[in-house]
Amino acid sequence: MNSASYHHGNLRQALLDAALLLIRQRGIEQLSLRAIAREVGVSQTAPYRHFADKNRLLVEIAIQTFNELAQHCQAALQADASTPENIRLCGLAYLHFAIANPERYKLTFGQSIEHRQDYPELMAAGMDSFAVLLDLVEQGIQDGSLLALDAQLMANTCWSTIHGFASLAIDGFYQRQCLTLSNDQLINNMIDLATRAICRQPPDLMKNTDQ
Amino acid sequence: MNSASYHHGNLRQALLDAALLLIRQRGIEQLSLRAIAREVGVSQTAPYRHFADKNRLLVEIAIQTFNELAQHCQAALQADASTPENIRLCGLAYLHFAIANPERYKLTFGQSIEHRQDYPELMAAGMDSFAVLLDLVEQGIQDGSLLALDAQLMANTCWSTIHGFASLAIDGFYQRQCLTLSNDQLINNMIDLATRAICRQPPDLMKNTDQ
DNA sequence: CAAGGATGTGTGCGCTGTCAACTTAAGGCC
DNA sequence: GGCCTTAAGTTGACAGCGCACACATCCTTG
Repeated sequence: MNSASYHHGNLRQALLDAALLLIRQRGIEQLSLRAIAREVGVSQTAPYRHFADKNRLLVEIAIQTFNELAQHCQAALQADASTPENIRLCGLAYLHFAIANPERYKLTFGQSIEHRQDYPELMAAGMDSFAVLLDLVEQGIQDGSLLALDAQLMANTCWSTIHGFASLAIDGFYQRQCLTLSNDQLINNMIDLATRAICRQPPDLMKNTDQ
Repeated sequence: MNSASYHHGNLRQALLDAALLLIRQRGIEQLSLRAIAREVGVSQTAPYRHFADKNRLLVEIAIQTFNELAQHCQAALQADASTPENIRLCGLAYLHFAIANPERYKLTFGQSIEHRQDYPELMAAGMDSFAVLLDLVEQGIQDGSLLALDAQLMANTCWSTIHGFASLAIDGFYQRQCLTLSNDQLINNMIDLATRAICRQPPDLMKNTDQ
């Protein structure tokens, strides 16, 4: 492979990598297709050989992010832990990932991607990562640790809480506090509350729960 | 006032109104300052007499939206209802507003506004609308209907759940279902679960809660 | 070794946010 | 009433953007 070849060799992945780099550096809002091409060192229209349009490139990154997120959450589970405890671990891992990769998280869940419904692979990747939580909830229903309600309902509630917190934190609604994971205590407490919503026998929370 | 006057008279508000109209019609992503000016019938730079830049105009809309949202939630409360019931009503009103005004909600909470931390009035408006919920939670702690935990923690948890659900629903993660309020039942159940997280004596949920 | 598809380039269009310089209208002061 | 400051709106321009089109170059396969 001659280094200054006309053909790049692996432009598709190089573009994705460059996009991730620029997103991390300057945020999604500032991301332009031309800047990505510039970063890689190709002409501004070269990306169109590999992605139908800018949106399609973002979709690709979102899919990868969904997969990584699911993997990250799955890896946090422990075989010998109770189901509620595993739900807690899953939520914690989710928040860690979101806060460690705020720009990617915003890209994946935010408005940067247009007409996300039109991309079945993207929706499927989202469902797949949601399935990690859904499986846990179904397991909890069966082993009796969770309420005997609709699994989708309970999983969605948990997901909403975690996603809502991640979004609010990332978008700066909690200013400085919470965004650093040094403040793990608050995140832990919130996740405890979230799981309390669906547990059959809610755990004692802190000292004064009195129930 | 001659009708075809050089000076508009109330251009500032006219621009805000036009912006809301265009947002409702074509979404935030498509909103351009020039289109707003075109809609009002002034030159493309006229808005700069009233707003420092596009971002500042969006901030203004977000502030108004925060205020309306808070007002909407406040109006849903009932003097003779229990605190948990009022929290439920508040969350319900919040979701109604969000789903009825998806584009404005996205604008207010999403990434369209850059550097929101740099606008103290915006942050204050956000805090003010959050205060509606926070007050309820503090009241619930005092009257003993809620857990004796940190009020900020519990209010944040509730807010995260509701905001998370609104975001996911608006961004299409639940596809058709849920987005129509004809499906009130699901929203109601979710809010019940969310309040269960912080209630001292969680209410019976549906038939099979068995506790 | 020729052909042809895949991959990358160059140029250009219409759109955007924003700026500087200009024009117009309105209101206060003598 | 005439003048002058100032707020409000206009004109024209610039750089950057996504994208479409025609063209150049290379690799592969027969």
